[in-house]
Amino acid sequence: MKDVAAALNVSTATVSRSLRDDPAISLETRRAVLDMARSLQYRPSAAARRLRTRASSLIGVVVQSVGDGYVGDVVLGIQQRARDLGYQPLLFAAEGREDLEAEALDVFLSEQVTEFIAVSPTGRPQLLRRAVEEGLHVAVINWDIEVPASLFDSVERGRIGTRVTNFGSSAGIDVSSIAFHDVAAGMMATSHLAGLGHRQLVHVRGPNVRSSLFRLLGFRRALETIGLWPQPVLSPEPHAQESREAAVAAYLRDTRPPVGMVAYDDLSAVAALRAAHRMGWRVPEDLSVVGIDDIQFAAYTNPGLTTVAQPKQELGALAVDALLLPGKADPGTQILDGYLVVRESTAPVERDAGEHGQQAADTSSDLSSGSAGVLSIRPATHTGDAMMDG
Amino acid sequence: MKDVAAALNVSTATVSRSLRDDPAISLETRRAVLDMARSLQYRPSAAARRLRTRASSLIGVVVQSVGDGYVGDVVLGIQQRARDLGYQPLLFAAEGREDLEAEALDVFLSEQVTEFIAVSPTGRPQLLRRAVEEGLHVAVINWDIEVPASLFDSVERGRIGTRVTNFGSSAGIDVSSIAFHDVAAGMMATSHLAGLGHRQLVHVRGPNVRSSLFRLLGFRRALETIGLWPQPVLSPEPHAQESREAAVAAYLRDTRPPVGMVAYDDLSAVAALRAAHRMGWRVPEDLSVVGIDDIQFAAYTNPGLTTVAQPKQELGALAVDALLLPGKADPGTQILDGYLVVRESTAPVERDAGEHGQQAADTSSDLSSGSAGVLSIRPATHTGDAMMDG
DNA sequence: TTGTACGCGTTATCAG
DNA sequence: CTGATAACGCGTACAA
Repeated sequence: MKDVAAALNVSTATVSRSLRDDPAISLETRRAVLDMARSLQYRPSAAARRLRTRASSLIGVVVQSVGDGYVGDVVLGIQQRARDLGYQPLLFAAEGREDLEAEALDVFLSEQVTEFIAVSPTGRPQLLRRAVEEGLHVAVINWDIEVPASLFDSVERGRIGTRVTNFGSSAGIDVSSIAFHDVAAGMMATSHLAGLGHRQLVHVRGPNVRSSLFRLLGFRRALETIGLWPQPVLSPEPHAQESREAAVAAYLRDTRPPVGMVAYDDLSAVAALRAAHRMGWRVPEDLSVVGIDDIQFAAYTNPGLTTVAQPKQELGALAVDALLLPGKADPGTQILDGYLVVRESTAPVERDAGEHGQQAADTSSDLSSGSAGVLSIRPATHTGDAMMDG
Repeated sequence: MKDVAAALNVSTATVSRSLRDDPAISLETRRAVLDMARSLQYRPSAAARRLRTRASSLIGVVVQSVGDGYVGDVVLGIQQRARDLGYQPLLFAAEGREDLEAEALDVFLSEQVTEFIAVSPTGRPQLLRRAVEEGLHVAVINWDIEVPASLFDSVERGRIGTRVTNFGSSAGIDVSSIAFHDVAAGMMATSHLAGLGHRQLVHVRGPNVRSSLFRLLGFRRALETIGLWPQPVLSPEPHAQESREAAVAAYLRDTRPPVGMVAYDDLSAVAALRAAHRMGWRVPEDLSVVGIDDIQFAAYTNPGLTTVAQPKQELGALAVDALLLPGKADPGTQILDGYLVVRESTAPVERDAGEHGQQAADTSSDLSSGSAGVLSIRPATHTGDAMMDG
């Protein structure tokens, strides 16, 4: 800056003002300064600016893990929006450990971070509480607060009280909360299946957290609307992929097609896909599966997964807006709707599907071992061409 | 710092020295300072320190995208190692755009970043060249330099010259290069298949970049060793998942089982899985598929994908070491071996598999449409129990 | 072993 | 509209 000033015979103050678009500066000097700065390869020192202004144009972002395919898109949305507003995200992966969350906060404070976004933080409110105490502006995306198991029971079996539907949001702390509309997502998934003609539906439950509760609630709501409630709800171990697969397999063993399944999330849906294959159920002919989230891999499963997508980038962008553009109607908590992405794991139920399906359900135990079933698992030669017509 | 000094009746210089473990300080004063600092909630100002020392304890990290499941693990490795050494990664997702890569560099420079890691950057060397010109220490992880298509031809059809095997590394720029051993990975995948009894092998090629070339080379090398070269190589459109699926489907249509397939990467392998299913080939009975990379989703495919894993976290950690611990034998470029992860997509070839397989190959066109093939795609009732014995 | 004093590059205040 | 100057919090050369 000194060099620029010297080269133009002005003071560094003038340079500083020009660079920052101070209104009290003549157009010509500003232009001259800007040109000179460029030609001198001037690069502002973030450190000096920060020291002086006590603010850093850095947005601290805590995530559980980078690159689980969901977080990635949210972070991308954050980065893009932040970039537009002259900010830069400072990312910290806390791996779900509270000690690392605390450390992240320390780092941010040392870096003079003033804006703070937590993406799907751990259930307890300590992190966010401390953050606001330290004077940060904070926004939470999809805060998956832990929820007592009893609430699941009331949603599943009892009547639905308002205390259930109001649960969650910002828990009394002064933070902006941006969340996916889990209830609506559950309803969309369910309605899609119902619209396809499914009358026998099942839900695969997730862990004891808010999003899981709400998705189950959506499942129930949609079914009540069309008079199909109650329907079975599977409750595998939380976060255990094998348990999910086993739960679905066990259910299919005692059931006749066609079935429409709403999975807690895409990962659960993937487990269901595997279970179906193992049990000899065809997807989507015997079993239609809908996931929720639209993780990147949902397009690559076999068959491609129909799912209710989260507007992941938008969630990130809105969190940035909530922090940096407080004028922009900041209602404390914003709920974003998802949208259905139809791929190949759902299809209309066929009239006669029940017959064929029953065979499958009766006979299937484990197709992947042994060779006795080898021949019949594929079409016989003479049916090969005919299939194209069907 | 002033507060701490005042509370102890010492100078700020003493405090500063104590905090930074300056040897010229008495043990008791240091301890007193440390205690007081803690009880006063002292937090160092990164900005001031940075301004003074002109270095930032920040590691600039450019990636193509956060959260594609591969990058995530690498970044995790970087963060963990960096944390041990008192550094903090500053992540920038460049989306493969060179303008954003340039911007990332500007941000880093403004932030007084001195250490720079590029994870799978775009092919051209401009970014890295500029970075070293600006005086940064730079390390590259898996630099996928673009490679002329002609080299692929020589590997595939001609003799292998040394110019092929030496290609790549740091391209004359003064950077530390950390890379996955793609040749060895290709060989491991191929040998695994050969060891399972496969004699009919095929490779699905990747885009025109170093890693792709090397994996193909590994495929050839392994086969030459056991006298099975040449074998077919499929060349779908780069980065086009549908094209990969189509290429594999077309190949399977004209081929008889059993086939052992080495895919360029896990995503290609997933495409192969879908193609196989569409064509009525069973995996792994008719078709064994090996991927490379071990992306997070490889464990969830149906069937689970056998693959050669990259030591992703280690790649990240080593890049940090190369930058921060120059004493630690920095040989310019380090090559890390992968390891085979056997899941369900590969199996020993069965003696009689050829017979059955032929049926499949002849008749399969599209099992997912029509209902004529419905019955036969699953085992008939009477074989259901027997299967468990096989 | 400790204290004094300066400067890192900016921005904000005050004066002109 | 512009200039002079102080201060942000820290590290370090120099002095004690």
